[in-house]
Amino acid sequence: MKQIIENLIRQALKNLDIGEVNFIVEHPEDFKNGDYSTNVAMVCAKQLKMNPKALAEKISAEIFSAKESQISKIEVAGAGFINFYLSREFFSNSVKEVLEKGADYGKNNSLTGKKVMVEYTQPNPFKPFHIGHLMSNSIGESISRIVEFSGAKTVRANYQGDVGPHVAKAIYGMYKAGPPANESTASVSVLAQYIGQCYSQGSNFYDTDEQAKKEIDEINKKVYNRSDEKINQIYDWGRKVTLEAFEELYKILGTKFDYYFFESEMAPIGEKIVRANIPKVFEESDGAIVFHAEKYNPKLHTRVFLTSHGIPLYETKEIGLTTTKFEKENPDISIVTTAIEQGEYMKVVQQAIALMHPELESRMKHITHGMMRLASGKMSSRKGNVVTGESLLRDSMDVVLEKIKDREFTDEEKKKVSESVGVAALKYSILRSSLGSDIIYDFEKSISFEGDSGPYLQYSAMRAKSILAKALNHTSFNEIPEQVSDLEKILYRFPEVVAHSYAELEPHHIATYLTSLASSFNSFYTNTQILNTEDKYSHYYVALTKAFLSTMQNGLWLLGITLPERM
RNA sequence: GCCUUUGUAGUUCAAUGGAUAGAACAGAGCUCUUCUAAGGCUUUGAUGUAGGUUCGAUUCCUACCAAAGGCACCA
Repeated sequence: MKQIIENLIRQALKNLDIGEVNFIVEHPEDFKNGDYSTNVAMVCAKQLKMNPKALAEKISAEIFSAKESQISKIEVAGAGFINFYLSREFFSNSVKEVLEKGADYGKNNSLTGKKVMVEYTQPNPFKPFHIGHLMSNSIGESISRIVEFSGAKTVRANYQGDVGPHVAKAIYGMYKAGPPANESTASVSVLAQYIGQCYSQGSNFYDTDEQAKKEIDEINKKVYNRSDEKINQIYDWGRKVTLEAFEELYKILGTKFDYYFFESEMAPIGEKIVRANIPKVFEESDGAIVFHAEKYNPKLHTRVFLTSHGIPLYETKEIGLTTTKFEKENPDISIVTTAIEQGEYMKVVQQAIALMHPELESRMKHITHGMMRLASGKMSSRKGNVVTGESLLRDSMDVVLEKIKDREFTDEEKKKVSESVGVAALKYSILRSSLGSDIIYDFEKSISFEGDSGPYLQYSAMRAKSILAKALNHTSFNEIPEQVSDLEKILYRFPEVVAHSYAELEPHHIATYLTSLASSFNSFYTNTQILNTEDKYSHYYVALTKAFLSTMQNGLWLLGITLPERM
């Protein structure tokens, strides 16, 4: 529709002998200013030195003569806006379209035939799954799905640090703490928690105890060259347990990865590449191998790739990783999602890669998100532990469980509902804001589940669902009310929102849209008795409800949120 | 010091250079003998500061102030 209007405007300009101009067509904030509006007259008026309002009248008259039945009214308003009002026919057709397309409604083919690899989550074995991982996972999963809706084949990748000082610290901590209680019966989640605590203790020792520091450095070397049988055993066990615990979380979160990359595998690959590019790209400095990125871009800085002892650093592993990705899958676009802390160094790494492979430069995209901070400085979870991503998730699910404890659901149903709603609450609070800034997470607010929240979206979909369950014989509609509802005026915009979200790689546009969609449905729901056999429009209302539910489901899917059976 | 990101109601967030800056929460007041009140309706309240570009700036530019992150062997 937007394109139809743009074409109408271009044709009108041509007829009036006005040259090419950059105008925009957008949705006015307020429905009373029409469904679409354009600033074309104001832009042209500047170039032609004419009164914008008079010009707007001229252009709109020209457009009006060529308009089609989908547009009912064209009006000049304000400083020279031309507002388009769509016809009743357009809206009822769009409801039909939503119903016909079903799960495909909102898709576009801007990336058809392309392959996009998205890397996200990146937790480290032996360390807890913290809040940053939760953010990266929610964002990366949503980006993956938005890309998929744009027609691309999505390849999901995870990158995990299975070697390095943090592993040695955890192993040292495990030596000190002794084996976990009930090792044979405890769940992987509990065992992973034990390992996480050992890591944090080992880390404390490392910072405060000289002797421990030496021992940990020693363990680190032994982990690398696998020279100590005892350490190998602990390492293999710990790696397996934490990875399994992560996998449990991915299942709850709704992520299924196609690739798991490990730092231990990427290090040698990266090291080989770095060494092969001395001195073309990398140089020696104080015994270390560094890259002087500021030579190519004054805003970048020098970073060390190999230490003076010849040990590959994160930068080198990243080079190995990127190269491997392109070798294995050769994606058209490679997207990496990480926290903002990685932003600067990633630019340096990409600059180095661009020197070696100029053709890859435009295909690498790095999305950074802010950090999640907890409101009111509460750093311990409801059970008194340090707040991790996992504890946040489980607390959120517990709150839902508490809320539905009096419902007549079976225990199995309650568990499912609490997972779905708990995850929705958390994901929505991450995905509702744009990626740049830090997120202040207020646990109490996010679990109130009112207003601007994931459960609000689920709840309104639930209401639609329960109506539809009772409306089996409403299959088609003949009578259509003359008055167009706000719900219809929002419904048809979904595909535009998806496209916009992809263009900016910003999932929050979807979240914002769904909230206004849900809000207009809830108003409609309150003001209209949908199932009323006396009302000749009832069939249309049911169709509208169906279209709403279908759109909401597609939108929630894009956010990585599921719909529970009941709530 | 240099670089990056971010400053919008009391709070948490929106707003491809456009119209009266939208929501939600909190505050004040309504609303279930009707399809799920985790809902709906009414109401109070905001663009860090100072300049500049523009018919028009929350948005672009400059300076300043404030917050977060990065800047040589952590990831």
